[in-house]
Amino acid sequence: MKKFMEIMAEELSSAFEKAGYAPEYGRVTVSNRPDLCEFQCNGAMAGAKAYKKAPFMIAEDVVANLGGSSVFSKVEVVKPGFINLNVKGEFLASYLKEMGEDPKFSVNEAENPKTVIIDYGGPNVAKPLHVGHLRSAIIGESIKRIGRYVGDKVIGDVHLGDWGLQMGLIITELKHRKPELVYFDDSYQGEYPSEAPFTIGELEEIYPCASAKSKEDEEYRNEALEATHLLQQGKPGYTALWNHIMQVSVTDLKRNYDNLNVSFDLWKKESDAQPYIPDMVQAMKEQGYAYEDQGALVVDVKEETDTKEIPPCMLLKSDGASLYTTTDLATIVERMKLYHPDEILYVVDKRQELHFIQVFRCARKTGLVEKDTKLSFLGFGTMNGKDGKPFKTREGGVMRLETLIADINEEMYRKIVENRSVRDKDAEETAKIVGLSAIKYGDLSNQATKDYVFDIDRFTSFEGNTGPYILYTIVRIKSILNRYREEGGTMEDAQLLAPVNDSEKNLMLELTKFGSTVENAYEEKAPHKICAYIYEVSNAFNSFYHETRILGEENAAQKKSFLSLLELTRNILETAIDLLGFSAPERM
RNA sequence: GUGUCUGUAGCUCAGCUGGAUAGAGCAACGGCCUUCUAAGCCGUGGGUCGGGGGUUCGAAUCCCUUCAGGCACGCCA
Repeated sequence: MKKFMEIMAEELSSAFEKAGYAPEYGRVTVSNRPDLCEFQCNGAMAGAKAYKKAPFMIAEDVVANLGGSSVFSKVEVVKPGFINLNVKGEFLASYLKEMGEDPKFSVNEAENPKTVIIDYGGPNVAKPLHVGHLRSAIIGESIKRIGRYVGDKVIGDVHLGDWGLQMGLIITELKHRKPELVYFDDSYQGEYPSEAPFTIGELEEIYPCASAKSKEDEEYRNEALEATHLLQQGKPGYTALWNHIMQVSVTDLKRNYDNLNVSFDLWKKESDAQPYIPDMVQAMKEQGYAYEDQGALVVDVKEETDTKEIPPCMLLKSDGASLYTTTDLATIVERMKLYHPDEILYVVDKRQELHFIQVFRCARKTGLVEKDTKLSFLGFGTMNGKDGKPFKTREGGVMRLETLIADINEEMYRKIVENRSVRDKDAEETAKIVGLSAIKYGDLSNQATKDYVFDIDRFTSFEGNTGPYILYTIVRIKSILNRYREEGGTMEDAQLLAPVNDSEKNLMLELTKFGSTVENAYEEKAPHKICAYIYEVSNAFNSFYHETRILGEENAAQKKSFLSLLELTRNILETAIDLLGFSAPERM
């Protein structure tokens, strides 16, 4: 269905045309002076130069051709050449009625759905998730949901890091600690045990220990590098260990992502790209793209227009082992083969931008992707603490994601029982739901590409522009609707009527913007626009709520009209927060 | 050093495909609960949009320059 703003623009465009001007000038925008009007058209000023005519006169010509509109209740030409517009309440109500019946609330599904792979999450196995993984998961999940809502075929891939040096480090440390394990016996021929020789807890302790050692002890580091390479070549004992590591940590990762309400369609990993590496490297050599430089195999990715030197893309290290770049390229090969995506979107820390520039250029240059395959990079900023520096624990260490979530939930629980006499077991469940909204909204309401300050106190607050405030608003609406039903009310013959006061009209006007907001948020990969939108809808609702007695309304038709507006508001808000990746409780 | 991003109210952030008086929230102050959740609503104060040039009828928004900060810059991921 058409967007509300499009309908208005059509009215204006045809008036421009009738008056002898180009219809493109008929663009309508939300008024930036709500005290003067609801919408405005600045086309007369834009066209003044082209027609060498005073904007005011153009505007008057246009308005003269706008007569008898069923859309506008007020059309006014002001000062230099603004066309100020107000819409008719009846028209607004009928639009919203149609919108409420549209399963997508006026979002138009893509005519030619694209297949988009979103690469997000990106945790390394054997390392616990920490706050650094939060943004990728939250932002990626939201964009995935928005993409699906507008009709694209979106595939989320967690893309585990399981093929790099960290694996060699773990194997090496295990070898030092438990040299007697059969995995290290090169003459061993039998089956390897099915039980892992470590728990997730041990695994999490082993990595940082090994990582620290490798920084001090060169011999140890070389051992780890060697182990990495042997693993990549498929040494049986190491492969068996790798399997254990994978099993133990993937179980743990899934549990953690579940808690975040984040899910992946694919649990692919770097190692899945391994089978594609030899052929890919071979082809790049044969085609003359790859050459040896300082012992390593590289592909030049410089371009004429570069303002600075872009280092070559490294395919193989001088010891022959593959790296991050190698598996990323081979993963592109794999994805093209298996899914033929129109776009691959990486939701990754923005500090990795240069790496992806290299990978994208190399993939394009060597023909790994087709010409019209989009490779895009959404680099997100750092999550900082209140001090403006990267978020750390009080002790200065890396904060585990589990710890962070537990802290938030605890804080939320405290606030909930403090404020309301909710039964205890409900309160705990509610705290989790509200806590998640606090984290996600806190993150998503900021522009993804910028750094942001993660402030638990602010995010868990029920006041202001926060997740809990949005949920509170939804709960309020639900509460009224529930009460109405408990009192035996039905929505039979309910009809949305023209607004009775300014706050109702304002709410209705806000609701019309849903479709364009969602579509724009997807185009710009900017979930924060949805946050800003639902915040405005919530504000508009709360004002309306205060000014209008809903259940106390005596006129039955009017009461049902209010209630259907509430239903639409609730549906839109709940749809929107679902796109952000969280949900609302029944009460709080 | 080179490149790149950021700089808007005391704090945290919107606005940046140029338009009328730069918006929110928090914090401060003042009102509003015998009525649907006051976790709310209404209001007040608070800004040389880092600085300086330029383009334009019009600039937070575009261009140049300058200052300050973050980040990246070949065998980690």
